[in-house]
Amino acid sequence: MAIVDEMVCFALYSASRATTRAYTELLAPWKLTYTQYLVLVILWTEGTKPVRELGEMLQLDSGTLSPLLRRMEDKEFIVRERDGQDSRIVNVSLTSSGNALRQDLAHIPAQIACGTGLPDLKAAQALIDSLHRVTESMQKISSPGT
Amino acid sequence: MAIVDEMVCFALYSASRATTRAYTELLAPWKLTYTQYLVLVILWTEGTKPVRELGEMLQLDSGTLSPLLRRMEDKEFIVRERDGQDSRIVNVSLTSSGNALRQDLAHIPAQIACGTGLPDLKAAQALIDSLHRVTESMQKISSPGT
DNA sequence: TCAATTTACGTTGCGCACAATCGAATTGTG
DNA sequence: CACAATTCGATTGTGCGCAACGTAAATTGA
Repeated sequence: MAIVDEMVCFALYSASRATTRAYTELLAPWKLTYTQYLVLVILWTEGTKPVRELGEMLQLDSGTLSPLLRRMEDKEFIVRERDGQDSRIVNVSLTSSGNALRQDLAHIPAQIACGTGLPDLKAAQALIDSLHRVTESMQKISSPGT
Repeated sequence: MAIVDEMVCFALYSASRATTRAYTELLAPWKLTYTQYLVLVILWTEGTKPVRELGEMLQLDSGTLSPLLRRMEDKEFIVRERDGQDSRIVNVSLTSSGNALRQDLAHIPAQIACGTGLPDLKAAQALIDSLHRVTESMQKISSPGT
């Protein structure tokens, strides 16, 4: 047992990377990344969204999202259009290919749920709740001014 | 509550990034990154280590470690030396500046422990154990052949 | 002994993640 | 209305994280 294995931060870091790697493999046939998958999940559920709202939900800024969305647009899974009312806003929508992915990728949640090794939904929810508390608490100590 | 907030993977991803951001702020005065800090923790505890062992402990390959260690060497916190017995191996050691950081950064673990918002060591250990199980389980489903 | 394989590390290329900065559009205020 | 402040998104630059590939050294084994 190495010293880093006794640290909460390293446990988080390892688990997060292991999970991302699992998604990366499952998504490889579509050449999608984990973060791109998260964008698809939001758009499947909520429909067209402005970039700003995607950023709020995923806690990502335009420095990450702009090139990521450009790549998704290049693959023709989404389209970006300036808003008619407020042309600062860019609305992101699914194309028909992007919508079709919803069925193609429907097997993934179960694969990941199984991959976590968590015994049941109750255990999964307990972990999620615990992680949400850590996230919230951590966000308070970094840049407390914002 | 957005759809992504119901996913274990996103809870992990968020908590990990929030924690990394907290470290980044604490480490900013020394221009160290979170991953560089992890290398220091290992070297403080275990002394000189070959690159391969650092990689095993942190689950990072040479594609990540080589440039990271080069930057740490540029800042004169570590030195890299080819092994005398087996010249494929590169041994990583702390410089006196690197050793001095141990005292300078001694306040960080308590700051982070506090920042997690976890009530006590027992809760922290329970979370670590839970995350280790997830990591191990996830590693099994990705590249099961290796 | 020496050719084939394995090991250790480095490099390249790509995609985030994030800070900093910019330009354009909108909003708020006098 | 004019103009300052704010909002939104894109761009630039740095540092991981990781796959793929390359090189040199060590080990294996016929």
